Parts: sequence; structure tokens; C-alpha cells
Amino acid sequence: MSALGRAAAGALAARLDLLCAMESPMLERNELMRQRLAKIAATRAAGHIPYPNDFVPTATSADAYAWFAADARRLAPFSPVAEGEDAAADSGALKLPAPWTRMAGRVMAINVKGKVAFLRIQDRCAVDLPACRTRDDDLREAAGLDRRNQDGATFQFFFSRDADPETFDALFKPTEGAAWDGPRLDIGDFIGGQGRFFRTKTGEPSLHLAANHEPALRILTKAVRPLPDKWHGLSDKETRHRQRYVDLIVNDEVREVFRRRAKILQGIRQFLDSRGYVEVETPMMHPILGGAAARPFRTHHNALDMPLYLRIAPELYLKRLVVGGIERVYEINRNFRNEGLSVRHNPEFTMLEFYRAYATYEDLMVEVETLIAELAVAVTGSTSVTWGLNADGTPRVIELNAPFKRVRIRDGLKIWGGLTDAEIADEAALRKKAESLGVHIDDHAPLGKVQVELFEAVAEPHLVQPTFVMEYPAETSPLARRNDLQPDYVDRFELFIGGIEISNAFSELNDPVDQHERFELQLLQKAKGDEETMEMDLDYIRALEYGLPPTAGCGIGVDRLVMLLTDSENIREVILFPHMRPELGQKPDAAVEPGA
RNA sequence: GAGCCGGUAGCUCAGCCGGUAGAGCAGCAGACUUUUAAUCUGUUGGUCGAGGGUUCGAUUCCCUCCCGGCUCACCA
Repeated sequence: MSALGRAAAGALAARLDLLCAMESPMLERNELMRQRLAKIAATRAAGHIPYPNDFVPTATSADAYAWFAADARRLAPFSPVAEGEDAAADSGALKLPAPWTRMAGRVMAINVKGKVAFLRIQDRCAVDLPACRTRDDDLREAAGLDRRNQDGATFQFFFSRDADPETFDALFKPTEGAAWDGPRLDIGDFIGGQGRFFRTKTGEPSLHLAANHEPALRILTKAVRPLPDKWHGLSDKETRHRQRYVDLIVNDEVREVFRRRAKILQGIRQFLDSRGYVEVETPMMHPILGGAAARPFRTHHNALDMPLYLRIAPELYLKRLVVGGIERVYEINRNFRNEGLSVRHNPEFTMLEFYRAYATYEDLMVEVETLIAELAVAVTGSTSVTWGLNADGTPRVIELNAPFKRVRIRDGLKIWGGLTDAEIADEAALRKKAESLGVHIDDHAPLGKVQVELFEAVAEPHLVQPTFVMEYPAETSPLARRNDLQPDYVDRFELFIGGIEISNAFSELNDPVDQHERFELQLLQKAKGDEETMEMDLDYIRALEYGLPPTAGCGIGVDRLVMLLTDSENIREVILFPHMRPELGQKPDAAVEPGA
């Protein structure tokens, strides 16, 4: 760097430093960052663009590995020559034709050894690369060569000083008065390189960088912040979740979880679309609370000057659509519930709800178990998945092959709770049992709710393998159809897997008079102090009066399903940006007054 | 909301029964033309989460607060 460039860079970096420090402690600079900012400032001072946007890659890292796997001669070390040139060279070393290729990515490792440099780059194919490299190893082994035993999601650039001395020196060996006064290369920078594929003498597939009318290697984006330790990575959960972008850069398995999540969503849509369901989007802001028992978030519409709830469930809107003739309908979207956070609860979570006319909850059981089994195969390759650990520390295996077990609440209370039929019908006896187990049940809870809560307490450890729980009391299900033989119960199931509730479904109540009465019962409970009741929705009653065909509906907690299929025990591992308290230096009220 | 545990360099972590801090990686300087956590030599870097108290002296002890993790409660 020239003396002039250095002085200009220093001044610019100092100015930025001051501005950032004033703005927020989040943007505080450390020595490493000041160095990198100075490099960027120096680039500008020398008249170069530090963030160019004119590099067009012609291959991804996955394309590159595929090229090496496409011809057995490419498995052993070889040098590259242009296509059309004589492959059999006179020097004795193997030479093979390779196409001129341009690749771009983030630098994950730099290894300069004298006058050669090895760079490892990561691009959008990073999730596929471990498999690519394993395949490369397999092919090499089959050809009688050593395995590379490489893991990690990167592809190698090889840069020999001979290929482009000016660029090499600029990026790795800056000297006083060098012709190009640009920045040096750092881990975390995005680069674009060009050259031909070859395989190093240790057998690593690589791009042999070379110059033509432009340099062999260019910095496309300079990273100001250093990446976490290359060996230990980033493990602090708070930082991982707050700065998910860093987590995704350095943790291969995190990228894989979210790739798999995308596949699960895709699989759900394919499954339902192929069965004639129509995907819709219904309001996320509700004037009337309904569709589930939960405390809501409240917001306000300024122009209309009216309060709104963030929805706790799309149920009532979706059933209006069935009334409207969309006999098979589904929605995948967020619900919002104003409750505590836990390893299984995020305030906003993704819910699939689907409704099917001329079906019962029993039909939906078959549909749900088929869906989950098919998703498991599509995503993990098997209906047998591992999720968490058994008490003895071994991986817990869950079999997701249909049909799933079915159990009635009454039977669960008898088998796992040791209760008799008489006790099950006796609220005082149930409450006594709950107390002996240390289970707290709300004093306002009616008999049905006591039964369900006690069931969940005694049965949950036994609901590891997928189990449909049936025969819910009517008072806990204000939107479900009464059983024809036992009107105190409703035609409903919940699906438990791994001890957590994955799904909830029932035959829908389509009798407008009964529905009206049940809403009124909800209002009564609200008056008694229950905060999680539904409100009277007269338009919904009106819709039912036009006629809801016999219908069954089902909700599936998508985040929990993703947890199950990615062996994640914490919901935060499957949500890209889980809710957290605001970080120091990012106070919410700071956002309200931008001019302050 | 309650209990327990934690917050030390950019990252991963040691340490301190009170005398204002160390390692590895990253960074910087140098050697090295096929590395694989390259190696070797030298070296920079810290308001020890924040505030208060005790003390001659606090990263260490005490209190309060902030943030996180785990468990419980509510919930899907």
C-alpha cells in the first residue's frame, strides 16, 4: 500500500469508526475489522470499485464435482490443457483437456505456501457438496486410488504465482509501491476466479486459476467482519440464532436442516395438490378471535381506527371457503399466540390446515399418516427416523410407517392412569388423582378438560411412537361435530409423536344452531375468567346457515413436523429467526423515532 | 412467570479461595511452488455482560439489572 493510500485509508476508516460507535454498540469495531475497513478504503482511494458486480460464474461447485466424476481419467492427478490441445503431453505428467471455467463463492480457508495458494470456496451448492465429495471418494476407491476423506462443503481454487504474478502478489504478498494498490484477501471475502479444472497431486479436485484479459482472481465483496474459528465454528446458541446468517455460513448441518424444511413444505404441497386440494391465503389480521383456544397478539389499524388480532388459527375462514364450494382447501401460514416460549413453542409458528368435504376425522387419520410416512421417505429416505435420545442415551427410533396406533382418552386413563370408568366420570376423583401426580388443573376447567389434561399427564410418555388420540369431550372442542352415539364427545383426534402434539383434527360442526350455542358457552367461560376462549363470530354462523357440507378438517404443526424429520429437539433449530429478546443496542423504542 | 447454570480476545475455551488476564484458531510481519485444522519464527489484540457495594486494591466476594441456556408452568 502506498503512503498516500495508507493515509487516506486510515482517515476514512477512522471516520467510519466514529460514526458506527455513535450509532450502536452492535456496530462496534475491533482491530480486525478496522484493518479490513482500511483495505476497502484503500481500494477506493486507488480508484478501484471495492464491490464490483460484473462477474458471471459459469459453474457451481456441484457442477465442478460432477465434471470430475464424469470421466474415469479425471480421478487421478492431472494437469489441465485447453480443449483441442493434445492430451498426451511430452513431459510424462498426465494432461487432460478441461473447459475454461469461471466460479464464484465465499472464501472459507486460505493456505498460502510460498508461491502457490490454496483457497477453499463455498457457494450455493454447499449443502450438496459433502455428497459430491463422498461420491468422488467412492469413484477414486473403485479406481484403486486413496480416498480423500474430505468432509465440508467447499471446493478448492489453486493459484500459482506463475499464472498471474501481479494479482498473486497483490492478494497475498503486497509490497511497497506495488502496481495494484488493492485489498488483500481475507477469509470471508467473496471472490471470482477463472481457469481450468485439474486434480492436485494429492488428488483434490481444483480450479487452476489463470489470467486472460482479466485477472485470475478478483475480490467481489470484501467482508468487514471475520468469520468464526474454522475448526470450532460457531456454537454459542444465542449468536447462532440472532445472527443466523453466520450460522448458515459456518455450520453445514444448519444449512441441511433448512434445505430439508423446504423439501418438507414442497412435499406437503405436492401431496395435497395431487389430491385435489386448493391452496389459499386467508387473513392474518382478524377482527374477531376464533379457531383455537389461545391468547392473542393485538394490533391496531390506524385509518379504520379499529383493533385487530393477529390470527391464532385460520380455521373459520377456511370453513367459509368450503361453504363457498372449495370442497378441498388448505393453507400453510403463520399463526400467532401470545404465550410463553419453550423448546416446542415460538410465538409465531407455521400451521398447515386442510379441509375436505364428504370426509370424517377417521378419513383424515388415513390421510395424515400417509402424508407423514411419505414425507419421511422423501426427506430422510426411510419411515424409520431417530429423534432425540432414550433414557439410556441411545438414539430414540420412531417408526412412521402407517397405520399409526389409535387410542381413546378413556382407555389411556384406564391403562396408564389406573382409573375406573366411574372415576373417569367423576370430576372430584380425577382432580384428586391429578393432585397425587402433581398435575395442576385450572379450577374453572370443566370435567372434559380435566379428563384431557389428566390424560396428557399420564399418557404423554407412552405417546412416543405415532399415536392418534380420540374421543375428546365436547366442551374442549367448540368447533367439532358431536359424536352421533355419544353427544358429550366429539369426532376428533390429536396425533402425538415423540410425546408432542403434531396434529389436531375433527369432523366439523356444521349445525349453525349448535355452533351458536357453543359460542355462547365460550362467552360464559370468558366471563368466568378463562382468557383463551373464542369470541362470537356471527358472520361464521351466517356462513354455516348457507350450508357447510359434511367436512373434516386437520391442522398440522409444521415446525414440529420439521423437528421430527430433522432430529431437532428444539423448535428454534427449525425456525430461521426464532423470537428472542431485543439485543443490547437495538432497543425497540429506538426504531420509533428515526430522527431522534 | 419461577428455579438452576452461564456471559473472559473476532471464534472456541482456560484462569482468578482478591494483587487489573492466558492458549488455540483468526489477524499482522517473515520463510516455504501441490496444501487438506499445512508447517516453522516473531507479534498485535481485552472497558473479564452492565451498574452499584465491600476493600488500600474487584475479572475474582456481595447486591441489583441485562442477555442466553436448561427445567417447570401455559400452550400447538
